[in-house]
Amino acid sequence: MHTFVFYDTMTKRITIKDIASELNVHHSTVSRALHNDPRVNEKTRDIVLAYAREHEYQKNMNAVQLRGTANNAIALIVPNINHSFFADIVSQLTDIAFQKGYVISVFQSNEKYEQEKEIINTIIQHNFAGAIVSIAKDTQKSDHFRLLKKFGIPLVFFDRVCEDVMAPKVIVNNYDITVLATECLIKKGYSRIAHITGTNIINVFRNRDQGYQDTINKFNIDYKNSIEIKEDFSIEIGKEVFNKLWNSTEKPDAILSSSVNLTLGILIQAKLLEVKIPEQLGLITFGSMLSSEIYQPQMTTIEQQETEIAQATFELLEDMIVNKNNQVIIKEIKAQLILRESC
Amino acid sequence: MHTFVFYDTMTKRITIKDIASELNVHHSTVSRALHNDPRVNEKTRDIVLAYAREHEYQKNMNAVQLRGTANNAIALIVPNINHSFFADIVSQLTDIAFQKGYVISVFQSNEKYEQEKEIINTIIQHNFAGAIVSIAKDTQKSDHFRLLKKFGIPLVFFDRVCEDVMAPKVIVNNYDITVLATECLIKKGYSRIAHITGTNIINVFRNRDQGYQDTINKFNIDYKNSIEIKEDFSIEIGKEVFNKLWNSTEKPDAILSSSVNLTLGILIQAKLLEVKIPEQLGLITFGSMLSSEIYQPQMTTIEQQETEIAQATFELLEDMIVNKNNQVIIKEIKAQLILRESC
DNA sequence: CTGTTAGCGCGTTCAA
DNA sequence: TTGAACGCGCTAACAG
Repeated sequence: MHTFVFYDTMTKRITIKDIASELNVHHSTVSRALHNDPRVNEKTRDIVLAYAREHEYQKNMNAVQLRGTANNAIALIVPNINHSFFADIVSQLTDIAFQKGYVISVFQSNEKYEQEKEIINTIIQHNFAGAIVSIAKDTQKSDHFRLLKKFGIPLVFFDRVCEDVMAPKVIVNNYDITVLATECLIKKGYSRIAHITGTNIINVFRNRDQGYQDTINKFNIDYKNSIEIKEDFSIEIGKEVFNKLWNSTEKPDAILSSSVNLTLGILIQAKLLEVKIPEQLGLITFGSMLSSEIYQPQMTTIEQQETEIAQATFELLEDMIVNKNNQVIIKEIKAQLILRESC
Repeated sequence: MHTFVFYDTMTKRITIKDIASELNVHHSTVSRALHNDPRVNEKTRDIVLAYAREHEYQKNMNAVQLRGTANNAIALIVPNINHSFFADIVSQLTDIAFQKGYVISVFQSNEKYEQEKEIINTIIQHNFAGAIVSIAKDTQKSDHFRLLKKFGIPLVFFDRVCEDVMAPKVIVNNYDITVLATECLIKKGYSRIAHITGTNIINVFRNRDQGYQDTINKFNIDYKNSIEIKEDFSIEIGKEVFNKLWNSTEKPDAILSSSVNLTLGILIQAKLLEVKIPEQLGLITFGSMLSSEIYQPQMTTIEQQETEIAQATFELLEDMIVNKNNQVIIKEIKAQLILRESC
């Protein structure tokens, strides 16, 4: 660990008034010049701009926003930044927003309602121009989202939505795609299909489970086994669940998994116990396995269209911010079942 | 796509003045009451607090910040949010900061200097309390970071640092760990070791390559092959590089890879061409393979300590913000070589 | 074309 | 214990 002395070169922040008094004009003239207002003399404008550039003037957005003129900051709340699905969305949204002149602040609820609520307060206090939210597993109340609306802050949900809040939503066709995946397993001859998924509180997991249950019923299959994971989806939990399933008298012959992490845990244990995939166990997982090609066998996956989700979400929010559009539009993005070798 | 009409319940934002006039006190009394200032009558304070709570008063941080009183927003710039190393850091920093009452805005430079520069301007304009940066591959100039200092905004670098800027830095012992990894390969009998890494502009990759080169020289080995990837590290590029290497007359018998993505590409091609690992090809990669246990064989990895990096980085920044500490402290976090089966 | 004035919401001075 | 007044930096309305 090295230590130097740090020479702080900071000088007082330069304002339009400083520029004005230096150039013997009024600060409103400076403001106009900086905005390329046509009503200002070309010469003075050039002088102002030159001076501003030379002294590295930067406008104070706090003042601008206080006046209520403009605000280009958007808040984004996700349960976890480092889960691949959300990491992708965050990355893409950040890019889209930046291109259009917005700045995105990312918040992480850690799947906790309390934290989500605190974040919403922060968003209100900082006067964000809008909020994009995918809710925590924990979240059953919606009072905090109503607060957001009360303060006139546009809100769009994506993926995990709060259904009793009237706000635009971008969702995935979880029911349909799970029906498709379950049917796919059945048609391949599997008859003891287990479904490992998340809490029924969240629309995403509820819809998936409904799709699974309905399909099992439709085909008059005896074995029906929904396993609801309350903890964070992790490789460890995936291992545990697999062990429990495999040691039970009611062994499944196929698993439909809601999370890449869980699937990885399953794969590890299956390999350890020399369970053959897809012969002894069929497997389909939600989420793209970064390197499906490497796994033996290659995984059949249900891929969510992150790019489309991010795009649609941003468009809805921007429409609300710019055009004050208050329609509650619900867009459905279609996930895709990519058949590979694991079933 | 469904559409509803949206009933906007927004009301005018309530301010301390509103509360004041409603309760027939002065707004400065309200301000004091909300801050639990002991100089305000207990009764009036309770009335004010009750009213504020009931009407869901939220303070306007723009006004607070404009006055220069406080600011709890920290900016974080990373090249890519969705690369696992950075996703982890972002996630952890966000948590640490939130716990301590700060809010983190995440920005993505997309490895572009120009974008990084624009982001810095945004940070200055929004008066962030501090900035945490890992620089873009592109970044060779440091004028924008000097600007940050000029405006008195505390700055801490982590991992990829700008070496000619006097600011605290948290770095990884890239040189030492690469020496160790290269020696490890040599001692296992590999004699034609290729090094696939990033641009020499960045300290991280320069130090790694120096460690590699020095070790090869030290052991008087003929074969020396540093491959500098200019593009984004992707699976595709990994495949290409492997193919080029394997088709050359000067085939390597081991590869040291700077990125998980590149390594995945290598693994895919190696499997396709039935190249045996570790017999025909030894492999060590930087970064943790989420599921090292699944790959055949399990990968030997160089793991960076994301938790320690995030922790140290935040502490340095907080020290600057809170204590106005201006020492240039450089902390080194030690990466670890985790031996598995791939070499 | 430019200057004057006012006010966004807040916290802090000074005065009562 | 409370009130009055000021100013943070900026933009917009109005006046000249």
